Amino acid sequence: MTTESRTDSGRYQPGDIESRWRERWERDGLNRVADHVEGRPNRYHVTMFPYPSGDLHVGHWFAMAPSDALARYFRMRGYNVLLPMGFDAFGLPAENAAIKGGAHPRDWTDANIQRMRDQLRAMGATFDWERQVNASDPDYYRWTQWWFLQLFKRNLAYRKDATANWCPSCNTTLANEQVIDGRCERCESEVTQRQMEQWFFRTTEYAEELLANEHLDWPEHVKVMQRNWIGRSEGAEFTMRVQGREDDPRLADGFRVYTTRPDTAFGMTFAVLSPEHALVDAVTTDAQRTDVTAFIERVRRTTEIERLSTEGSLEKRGVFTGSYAVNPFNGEPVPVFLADYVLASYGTGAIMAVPGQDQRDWDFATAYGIPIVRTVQPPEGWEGEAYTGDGPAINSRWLDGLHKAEAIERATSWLEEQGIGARKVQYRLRDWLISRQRYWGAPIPILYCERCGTVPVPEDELPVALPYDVEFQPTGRSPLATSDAFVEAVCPDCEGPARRETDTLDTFMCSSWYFMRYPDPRNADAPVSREAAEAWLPVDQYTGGSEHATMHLLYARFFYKVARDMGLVPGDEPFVRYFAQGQILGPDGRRMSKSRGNVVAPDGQIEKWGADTFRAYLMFLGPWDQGGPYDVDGIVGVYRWLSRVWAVVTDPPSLVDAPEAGRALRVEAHSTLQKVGEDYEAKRFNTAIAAMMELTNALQRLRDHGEADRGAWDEAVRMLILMAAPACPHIAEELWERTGGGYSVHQQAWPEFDAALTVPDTVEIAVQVNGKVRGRIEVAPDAEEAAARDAALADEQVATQVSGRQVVRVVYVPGRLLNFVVK
RNA sequence: GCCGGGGUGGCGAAAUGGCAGACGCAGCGCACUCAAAAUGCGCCGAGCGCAAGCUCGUGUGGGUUCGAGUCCCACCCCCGGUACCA
Repeated sequence: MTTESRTDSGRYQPGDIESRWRERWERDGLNRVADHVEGRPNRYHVTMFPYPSGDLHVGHWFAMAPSDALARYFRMRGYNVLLPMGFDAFGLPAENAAIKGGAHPRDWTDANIQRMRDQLRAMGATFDWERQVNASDPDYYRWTQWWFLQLFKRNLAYRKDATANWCPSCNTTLANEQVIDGRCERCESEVTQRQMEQWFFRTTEYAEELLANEHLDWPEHVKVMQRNWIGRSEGAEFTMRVQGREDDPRLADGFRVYTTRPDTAFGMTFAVLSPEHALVDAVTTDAQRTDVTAFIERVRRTTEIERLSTEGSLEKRGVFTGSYAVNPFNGEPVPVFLADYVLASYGTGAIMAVPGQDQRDWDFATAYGIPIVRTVQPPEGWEGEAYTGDGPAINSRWLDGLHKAEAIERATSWLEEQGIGARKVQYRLRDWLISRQRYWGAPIPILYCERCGTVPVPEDELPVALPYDVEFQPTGRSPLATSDAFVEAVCPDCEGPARRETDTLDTFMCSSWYFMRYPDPRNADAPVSREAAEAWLPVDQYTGGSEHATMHLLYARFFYKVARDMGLVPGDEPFVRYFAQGQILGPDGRRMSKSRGNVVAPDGQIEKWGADTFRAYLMFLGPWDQGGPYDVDGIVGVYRWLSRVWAVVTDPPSLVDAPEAGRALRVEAHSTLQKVGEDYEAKRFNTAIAAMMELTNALQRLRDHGEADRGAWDEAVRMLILMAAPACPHIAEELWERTGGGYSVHQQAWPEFDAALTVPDTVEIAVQVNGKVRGRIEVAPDAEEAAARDAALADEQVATQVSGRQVVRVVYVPGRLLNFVVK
């Protein structure tokens, strides 16, 4: 503050200052780690890279603007912070656009990336664009293919039959999203399931390690979701013979069932195979074949969610095969059914059904008139149906009277002694299907040689380039199969003719390792050098939507563990900390979409209010992890705040030397500084900005008062600008310069608060009688209970309420309240 | 269905088991203005009351506690994920 008189420096005009400072920061490379100070610790922040869908969306800003504020805050805290950005550029929308007759996916994607980069610049974020990655760039997907080869080499990639949604009319596979109520979104034909040979990664190999996530500094609910997704269960697997059918070679060994409750096996009254089970044909008798075939046809048109639902009746959701299997525990025959609620992908694809102890089995048995035998005693007065609790075993011969844990142990041991079964840990987690019958993805680097079979493409021949000219219109084959130039190849082993794999890799593969690429984005010899990996990995702070809680975040963890086993990266986990930001909705509270007409374009908001206001508003409108509707009317409040900041800084009151009078402002400034620091640290941007608003309002009151203590005023203004800098970088830079701070505010250290100045002289506390507030008193924050009690009883209201009654207890919480409990 | 999250004024929200509604939007009143905008000041959960004040109030129903938005039990509604949207 250099002037005593009130000069009018003009009103806050964000348009003038924002572009000027952005250009200067870019010119100076303020965001490039290489230019930062030596000797500072590195800190690596990553925000999930966007899919280049077209225009930048408010949702992108909601994810990225607070991320930038956080990175800036940690720079002020003395770290070299790397904050990169890239594009998850392979995927379905680009291909759909091409099929609908739009541009080629390559051109469409590149144009979108260019546009979104330009739009992102307006945020004033410190993304290091020199490290940008583009997953559809051959220099990137070459390494995505390299990863596939490494997993193949380590026996973590294999082929097996799997089903895919198939539209018989469009002649193409469909993503789940393209299936609406069992029909193709384009032509509305009924979608069926089609079996084809596809590539998988053995994620289940790492199930146990992925399950162990307790130690991660992640939101608890995300860790719980992952553990439930992996779904470890301990149980037993055993063989059931098919009565009278042992002469059929397919049934000579019977079939295997998996159960977590072998102790309830005496209550088995039927057995169920999944409709996709390999032995369905064998167990089906001629008399039942028509019904069974019709049932399987129906199941092929049902989604998995519908199949697993326990809602409604199970009638017509199963069919009798005509065969009987033998319960090995008591030698009794039980009918074998098919039912849609048994999935081929879990366990052995077959179960023993115990309706007394399983609700879905109960419902099924009721619908099909199958007997129900309880083998666990429900508690007294039990009125429910299936009972899954821990009661003593009944109707179970040698298990009777035993409780769950011991009964399971005995039953399992018995299976092992008999040589018909064994204990088995089972996961709900399935291996990762990575084959896609699509064009816009990285080709799977595999060759099929007539003589040598399945041959991996040699690493030095990568990338297997995606050809530009192919047929996108569905032909019933993968688009790459329509390009002879692509398909026809030479076997690297025998130099004979070979055909290339024509499926492409799931785009989740691109996003499973991109954060390993930013530290060393132009490396032509490895996805990342050991040196760059040591410098930056693992990621210190990862942010992105919680919709990725199970799939992307698990795939990335899987990849990182494989990378670790290969000696590529330090540590065991890719993301030390993870923050799940919420989703921003349209003003009507629904997800923004063009068809609903509720999309708010960031560009318009910036034009109207400036980037700082828009950034701060997104941080202010609610807790970051919650998201919520974007209210176009609310943003003016943040604009008014920044205008007030501008006004108090550029047009201060008369400054005099009056330290006594300045103490109140100093307490306000230091308390705010403490709170804002804690809030930034915890990503509570909404309350951080609210606190800065309060400090600004206090400054404004002093300004209207016409006079303030010079020392307190200058300190408060300086602190306010520094606190605002991470959230509102442009105005902070401008005001920092105008108040003589120099360049750049973004290279300043975060100020330290004085703890002695965060405590006010007196506080107002509530006085309650029997828990109801009857008065308020002004006391020192650390006042003794006796002093507080005296002050409270001096209050007329309180005295009236207490007099004539017996005080049985007094509860005193210093600085908060005093409660008289009276009779 | 299953897994996870959420429900507080007209609206977005705040609140280590301790004064519910900070901060902001909208609204109402006032000042400035020829007027409007902008800005500043005041009011702003509901009901009752001239007032002092009283009663009720955090999705619903119950419980624990001197004290519950917060902890426990049961339920209702909304959102995300559910393995080929990313």
